[in-house]
Amino acid sequence: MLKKKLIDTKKIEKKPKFEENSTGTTPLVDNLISLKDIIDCKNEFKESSNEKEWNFKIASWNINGLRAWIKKGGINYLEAEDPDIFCLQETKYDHSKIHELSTLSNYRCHWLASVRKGYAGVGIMSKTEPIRVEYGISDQEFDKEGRVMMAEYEKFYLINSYVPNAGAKLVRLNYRLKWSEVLRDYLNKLDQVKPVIWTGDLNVAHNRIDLKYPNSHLHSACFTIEERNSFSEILSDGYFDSFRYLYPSRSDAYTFYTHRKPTSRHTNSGWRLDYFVMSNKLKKNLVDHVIRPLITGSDHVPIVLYLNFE
Amino acid sequence: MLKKKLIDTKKIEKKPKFEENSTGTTPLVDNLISLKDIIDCKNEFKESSNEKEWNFKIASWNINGLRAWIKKGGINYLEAEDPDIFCLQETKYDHSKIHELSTLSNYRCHWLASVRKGYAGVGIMSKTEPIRVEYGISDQEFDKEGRVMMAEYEKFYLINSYVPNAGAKLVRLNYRLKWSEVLRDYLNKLDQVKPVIWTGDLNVAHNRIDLKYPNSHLHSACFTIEERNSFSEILSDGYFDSFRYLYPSRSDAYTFYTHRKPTSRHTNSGWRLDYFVMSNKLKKNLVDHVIRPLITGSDHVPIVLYLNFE
DNA sequence: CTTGGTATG
DNA sequence: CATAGCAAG
Repeated sequence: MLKKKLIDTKKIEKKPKFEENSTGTTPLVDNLISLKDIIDCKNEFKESSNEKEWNFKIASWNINGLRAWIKKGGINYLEAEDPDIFCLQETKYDHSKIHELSTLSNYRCHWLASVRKGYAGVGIMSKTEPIRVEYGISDQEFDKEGRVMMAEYEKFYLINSYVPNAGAKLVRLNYRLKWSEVLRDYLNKLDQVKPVIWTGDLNVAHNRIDLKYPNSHLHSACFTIEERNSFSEILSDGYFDSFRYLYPSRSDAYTFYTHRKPTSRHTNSGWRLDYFVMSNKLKKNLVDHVIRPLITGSDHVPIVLYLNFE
Repeated sequence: MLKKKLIDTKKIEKKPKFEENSTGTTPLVDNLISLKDIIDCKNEFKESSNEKEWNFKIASWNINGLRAWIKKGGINYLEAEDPDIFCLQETKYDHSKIHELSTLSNYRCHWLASVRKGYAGVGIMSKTEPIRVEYGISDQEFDKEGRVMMAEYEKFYLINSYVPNAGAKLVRLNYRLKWSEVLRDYLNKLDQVKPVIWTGDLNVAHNRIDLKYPNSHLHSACFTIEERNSFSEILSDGYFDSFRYLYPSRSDAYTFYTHRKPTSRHTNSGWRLDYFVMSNKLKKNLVDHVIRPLITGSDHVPIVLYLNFE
């Protein structure tokens, strides 16, 4: 369970969120709870009491711009979380720029950028070099925006994706649905060889329980029936949503809080848009799925998958 | 003379420049000296001892973006300076936006925007409504960029201008010289009726004394011989540079410090680009010309003209 | 509201 | 380095 430190909150709330503290490190959280406290706790929402030990951890985060994320202390989170693999989406990464992640010598970094600068982009950092890295899905139409990359490991394929947003007035709904179909084929092809872990910002809240105000968003991007069905169909091919599998009735568990309503975090008006989707045959390896709603630095929050491979 | 307050400077230097102080007002200065101290002093560089009383004050400032300037507390400066007329350049003002200057009920505001959004733009705020306001100089070629406006008062015409920058590699030197010729005709036409006060960011350092490193900038925008001669010729039509008239040998008096070299203010590596040019017949009304190098909030600093009209 | 890239100074 | 506006989310 999270424990709040007893400090003068009024003073702290006036400080800039990421101001250096006395130790010279940036907490990347609301300052009321230390980063260590957050990482140490397994899951605030623990219902299932899965007592299996984990020995492999994957984290995923839509960081909403690599440069801003680093400035806000993102690396402190990464070092505290210390996952075996870290998947990033929306890096908006421009390959012409050197960045500080290369100095984290315990991670091997692989990046995929959009043709268009400052847009989309994904990355995978892992402690052990993957067997193979694949950029895009060999589709001329859908590989321009740097939205999917795959890293092969011994026991699974890891697919890191930033699914296209259907956009204001759903102008890109059709594009997004076609994109998902292509990705679906890609996943299924891989799954025939080795089980897959599909993670990232999937830009869909699957069911009513996955967003605060379902009724207001029946026709909004990320909650149209088309997007939800598309996701259901992919799952029906032999995968499962690891968070919902572990916590079937857990409401108020979100991974995204819009910046456009500044109160969205405070009122917990969020959406669950980020997932670890796994091949059914990996069920035996699943230990836990944790959401880190207290971590700041992006409009999304990190999600963490705890696995056991013996 | 400016007096420094004895406060712990180390602590203060770490603060953001425009953080609210305990009184809830924003100082808009380095925090070492209060705004009031700065305004109260007439001129740090006082050489001529002109003991005439002043009864009319005009301030001018290239504010480098109205929105940012307001956010940084520009209105605090304006209220402390309390000029009869305030001329602004580079407002980058978009008329579609309401702004807080309208709430200063003791000033009548008149604005001229560029056709192109977020570019150039000038404004005149005055305590008494001008007899007449003229926008632009009735020249099709040169009136698109919102660089000149005139306000007529009882004793003078006030011309507020933001002279075009000759640009990197002097790409716009020719445009700028033609522009100046058109303005020259405009000034002379007005001067036949009533004396003029021509102020603003004139984007020229007239002589070697008017910038820190003349030798390095013999071919830079604002110090080419063409721009300097152009300014000399306008003056020769019957005007004078009020600061240089009062302080003929004063060096190190600048009104612009580039943001590109963050040390430029600290090392006083500046340029004098902002002027009050007056018709010769107004010499008898001139009391003082003050530069406010300690005021922050823009890459330019305010200049203030003290006049006497009996 | 926030991101990054842009043009301009 | 710092401004505004842009497109996107």
